[in-house]
Amino acid sequence: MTAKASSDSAREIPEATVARLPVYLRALVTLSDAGTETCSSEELATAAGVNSAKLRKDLSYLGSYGTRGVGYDVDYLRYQIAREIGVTQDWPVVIVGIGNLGHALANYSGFRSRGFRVVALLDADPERHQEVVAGVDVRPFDDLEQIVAEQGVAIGVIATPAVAAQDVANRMVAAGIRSILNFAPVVLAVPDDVDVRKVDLSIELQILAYHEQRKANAS
Amino acid sequence: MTAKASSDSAREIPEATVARLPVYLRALVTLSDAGTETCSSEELATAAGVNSAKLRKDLSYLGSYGTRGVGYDVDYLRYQIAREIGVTQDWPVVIVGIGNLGHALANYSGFRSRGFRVVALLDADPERHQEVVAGVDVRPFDDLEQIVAEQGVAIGVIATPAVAAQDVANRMVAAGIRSILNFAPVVLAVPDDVDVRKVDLSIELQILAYHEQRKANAS
DNA sequence: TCTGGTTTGTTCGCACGTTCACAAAGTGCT
DNA sequence: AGCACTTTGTGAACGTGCGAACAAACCAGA
Ligand SMILES: NC(=O)c1ccc[n+]([C@@H]2O[C@H](COP(=O)([O-])OP(=O)(O)OC[C@H]3O[C@@H](n4cnc5c(N)ncnc54)[C@H](O)[C@@H]3O)[C@@H](O)[C@H]2O)c1
Ligand SMILES: NC(=O)c1ccc[n+]([C@@H]2O[C@H](COP(=O)([O-])OP(=O)(O)OC[C@H]3O[C@@H](n4cnc5c(N)ncnc54)[C@H](O)[C@@H]3O)[C@@H](O)[C@H]2O)c1
Repeated sequence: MTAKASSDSAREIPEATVARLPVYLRALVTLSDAGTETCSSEELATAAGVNSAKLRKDLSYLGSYGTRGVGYDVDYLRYQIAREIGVTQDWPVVIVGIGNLGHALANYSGFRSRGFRVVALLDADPERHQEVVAGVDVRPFDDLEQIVAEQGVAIGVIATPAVAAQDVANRMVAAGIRSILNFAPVVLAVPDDVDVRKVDLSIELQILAYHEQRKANAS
Repeated sequence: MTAKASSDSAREIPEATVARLPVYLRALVTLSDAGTETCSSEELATAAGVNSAKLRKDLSYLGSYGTRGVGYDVDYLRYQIAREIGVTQDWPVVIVGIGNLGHALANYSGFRSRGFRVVALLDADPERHQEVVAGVDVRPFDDLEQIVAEQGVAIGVIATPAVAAQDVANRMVAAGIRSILNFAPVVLAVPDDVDVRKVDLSIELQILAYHEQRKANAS
């Protein structure tokens, strides 16, 4: 097999588009739940909060799934996007660090319906190992390798304190995890073939603060 | 006062740079805590996980705070960035929706040290109003306007279910809040002068899933 | 079948962001 | 003072992303 076209969806999708596909998917689910069968790029764009030209260009990377003069079939497009993202089946996920944030994540029911299944909750603190959160029991962090191997876990979530995050990431990578969602406020060093996405709430607030300060100064 | 130069820091800073300034600030705080007095752009860039040329260009928008042949004074640069972002004083923040996620946010001590003070926790559910979280008592959502006015709140956090989020946003805007951090998986419609930043954990996981699927297909 | 109206898919120009590469500007040693 | 060395700040090339605009494609009705 050469470098290109490993399957029917081997086109290169721009990163900016990839980041918006889940938004479109969410909008389509909402439309579908409301009983809408068809929608135009204009409607979907409004629901997703983007420009309609941008939406059409994004969708064009997946293929030509619309009908000119009509629009898009909601359920059909929804399936195509879900397939492209890879959430037609569930991905097993482990969460490490079951403190304040870890509890909230474990209790969140929204992951399930969006393509993810929390298969394990891990914590280094033995006192946590008594707990059961959302039907899943908290297990020792050292069980990581075994769980990853047994369940085929590819995605790990880090919700430990910042000082522990790099160690946890190292263990995850060694165990075979190649995608990490990191909530700890540190920059993780990982091999090139591992994807890390970070969510830093303080940074989000600081960006808001910057613009707020600008508004206040523009008096 | 004309359109430009309202103070000494009226240069236009690119949005991409604004989003990185908090990362640099965090790295500088870490370096400072470790006792480092001076650092080169290379060191700081490594700590922040970016290219050193990008770092230098970003910093050049703030002014010329380095010394050629030497590098940057950690504490001085740290102060300059904090001032530019606007976190030399604390911003009062309200959190609406004290469920799983709201509790975690309220309990998070990291906001305080990064320029934010949670002044109120609001929830529509009367049963929540018995609670005190992290020393702050949960109050009725209808107290919003009063609290915003009294405390001068400029930033609001939405951690309610998706269906309630737009209503909460409307009330926040009407109360005078112009910066919103939204955790609910919906696109909020707000006036142009209001900033909304969204944090959607399912979207982050789906982006990881997309790349993970790609890796698996590239066998 | 033809015509008018609607909406997609795509081309093109522009703006923004990133990285390279280097002159300018500093330090420290002789 | 002069020289070798280090590191910043920035100009310029390059790549990516965005949005306007429009031809191509489709539907409906006569
Ligand atoms: N709580 C929030 O709302 C919030 C907001 C922004 C950022 N964060 C970040 O998220 C992370 C978690 O925050 P939190 O409030 O839940 O903290 P927490 O202290 O409540 O929980 C951390 C958990 O991680 C566990 N842990 C520590 N070291 C570990 C290790 N090496 N391996 C496995 N588990 C380990 C601890 O036992 C604890 O249960 C922190 O990095 C924090 O900065 C949290
Ligand atoms: N928990 C998570 O880890 C997580 C992850 C991703 C996204 N989210 C999103 O964050 C939001 C909150 O999640 P959660 O798990 O904390 O939900 P939750 O149901 O535990 O809490 C929601 C809280 O909001 C309150 N509320 C409802 N309507 C309100 C209104 N109109 N005004 C004020 N308060 C109101 C409820 O009383 C409840 O206390 C949801 O939109 C969810 O999709 C949560």
